[in-house]
Amino acid sequence: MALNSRPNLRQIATELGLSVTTVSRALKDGPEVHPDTIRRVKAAADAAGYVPNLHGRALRTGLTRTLTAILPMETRDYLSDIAKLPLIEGMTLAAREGGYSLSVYSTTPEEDPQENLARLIQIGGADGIVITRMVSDDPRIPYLLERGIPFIAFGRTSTAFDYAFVDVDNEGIAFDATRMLLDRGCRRIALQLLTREDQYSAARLVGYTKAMNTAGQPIDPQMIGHEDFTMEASEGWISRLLDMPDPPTGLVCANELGLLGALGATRRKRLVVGRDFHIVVRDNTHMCRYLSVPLIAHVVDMVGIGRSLVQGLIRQIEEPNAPRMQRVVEGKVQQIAKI
Amino acid sequence: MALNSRPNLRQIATELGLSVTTVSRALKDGPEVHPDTIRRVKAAADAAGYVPNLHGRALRTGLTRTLTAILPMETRDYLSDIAKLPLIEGMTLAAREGGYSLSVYSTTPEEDPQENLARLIQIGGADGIVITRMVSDDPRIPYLLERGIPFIAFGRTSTAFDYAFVDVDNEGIAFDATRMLLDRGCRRIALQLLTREDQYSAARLVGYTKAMNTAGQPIDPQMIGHEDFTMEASEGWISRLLDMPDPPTGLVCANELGLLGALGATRRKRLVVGRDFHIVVRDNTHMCRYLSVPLIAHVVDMVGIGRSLVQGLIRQIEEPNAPRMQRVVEGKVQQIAKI
DNA sequence: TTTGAAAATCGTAACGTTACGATTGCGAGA
DNA sequence: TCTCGCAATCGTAACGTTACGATTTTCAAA
Repeated sequence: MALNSRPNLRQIATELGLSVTTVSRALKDGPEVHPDTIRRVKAAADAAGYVPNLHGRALRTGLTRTLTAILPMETRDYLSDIAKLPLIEGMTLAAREGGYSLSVYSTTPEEDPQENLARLIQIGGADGIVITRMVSDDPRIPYLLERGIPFIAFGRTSTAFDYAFVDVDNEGIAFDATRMLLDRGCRRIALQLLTREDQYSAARLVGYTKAMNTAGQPIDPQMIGHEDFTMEASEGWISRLLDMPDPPTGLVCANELGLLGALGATRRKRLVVGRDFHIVVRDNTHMCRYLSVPLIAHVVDMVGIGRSLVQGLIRQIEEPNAPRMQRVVEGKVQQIAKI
Repeated sequence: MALNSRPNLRQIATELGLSVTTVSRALKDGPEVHPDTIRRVKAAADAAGYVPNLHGRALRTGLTRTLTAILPMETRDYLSDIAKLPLIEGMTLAAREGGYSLSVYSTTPEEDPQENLARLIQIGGADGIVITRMVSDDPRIPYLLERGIPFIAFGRTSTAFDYAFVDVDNEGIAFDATRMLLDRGCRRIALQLLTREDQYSAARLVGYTKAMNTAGQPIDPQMIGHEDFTMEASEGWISRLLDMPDPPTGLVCANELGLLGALGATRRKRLVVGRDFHIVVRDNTHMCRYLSVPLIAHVVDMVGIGRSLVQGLIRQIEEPNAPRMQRVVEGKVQQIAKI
């Protein structure tokens, strides 16, 4: 119905007695078109409700003005994914500002990321791609570079390739977090790392180590947990640490499961969080505040990161020779007031 | 590079000494093509890594095999959005199963939903649309119906239009929730409703009223809060209720902010949740379990709803004359064990 | 008035696909 | 041998856009 009667360039052209070419050029302010003509064309296009057909344009130019963000969903625990929502928001905003539309392609962690990528590109669905959840020595980077496909990564990898990325300053955050605990008088500090996030873990370990060194505190490997913690595993791990003869009095969590494990373990030991035991947790935008314990949180501006990612990607698409965005975003570590 | 040398139908056709037409038909198992030819063509296409070009096809057929879900993001409180993640997961899975790809279009609540819709469709970006966060008498429904655009809604509205939807049985859930509280001995039960979710609120109020009636309990309008609660507002509201001469001993929350407000208010009153005061909360998949209070939660299978939405939409696209999906999904109300 | 160059506009082809009608090849029946 | 019918394949056009070269118009200078 109304769908079929969608105006195209030819209709506007015949209506105005112009050629399709001129109309096309007028609509993008082509310098070869007379200013008056441009005005006439634009008025007619507006009146007719003309919107350029994505597929006609894409077929001709090879460009779709669409970006795709590939977001693996953490199906076993959606709460871990909550940081993706502000990320999506930031990406959407920046895409719209740049005249692109953003499509979110959610995958399960089990799928082969390589294969998804290949399909996505071949099908001609996007001008550029945002990839996330980088692993060290990520195979997607050489894959995309080889093919000359514009992309930007959320997270660095240990490879030497020159590619665009935005990353969180995990080392700095871990340093600040550890320092904060040291300043509160903690000497023995536990550090929770996830094997599934090895490249982040490495950075965090560096920050932690530096902070401990500046305070002259030795690093005890027993204080460093490095596995894919469930909540139960976190609780077990911290309980064991608290049973040691010289237990920790502070913890730097990797995620909210670590926090909840710590809350369980300290409750059983009748330790008061904020007095006997201090916890630094990743900010989950809201959840931390819901718990009635004083916590220290590190906050990262995820909306800003989303924006940066898309801005960097658009720049790379539109100016392929410009230097690639390589941005490290700092976080803030701060006390959260209890409710 | 490799992007440009992407194989197309013509390349495969010349390679095999066939016409483009025959290759095209062979690839979709056209009955007019000789079985041997089909085999040959498919082998060659596989070998060449052929993937049909989305835009060429879309331009010719008007179909993109892409679905778009429009998800307003709750920028002031991402935690409210967490239910969207399993929804996205379910939609993605069902889309992939049906041979479609799903694009998530996130909007801010302030934007004009109508305008977004129009652009989205005109641009030719999708074969069908999932709309969410319905308001009563939602203008998008006649808009889409008029234009013959396939869509499905997450949520019913009060209109008499015949359109596809999947909805949660809010009335049933509210009934079960209220009954559960009555069974625990609550007589005065507070009900939290959100003005921003009027169409859900109405259903909940009906369920609540029915349950109270079956127990012979009068409905006290003072027990029904109806505004867009922040956490602070929730806490204030419940505190005031608890200050009344005949305070409530149970609460049916609209969202987790209500829960947190109730936790704050009861703590100040030194009431023990689970003994002096009972709370029914929407399941947030994980968060409820993190709180060390016994709660009652109603759970809804969001992944399943996502699947249903997309399945219903695909059916409508592919069989326009089939009856439209109109599905009401029941929830379960259950006690959550404390950690 | 003529000329030349610049300004404005036009026509055609192509992107990759599919729909549709035309064409070829082949075997069976007359 | 001829013809009919069917199976298999082909050629052309079209979807809406843009790039590119060709063409027309305009206007100032000679």
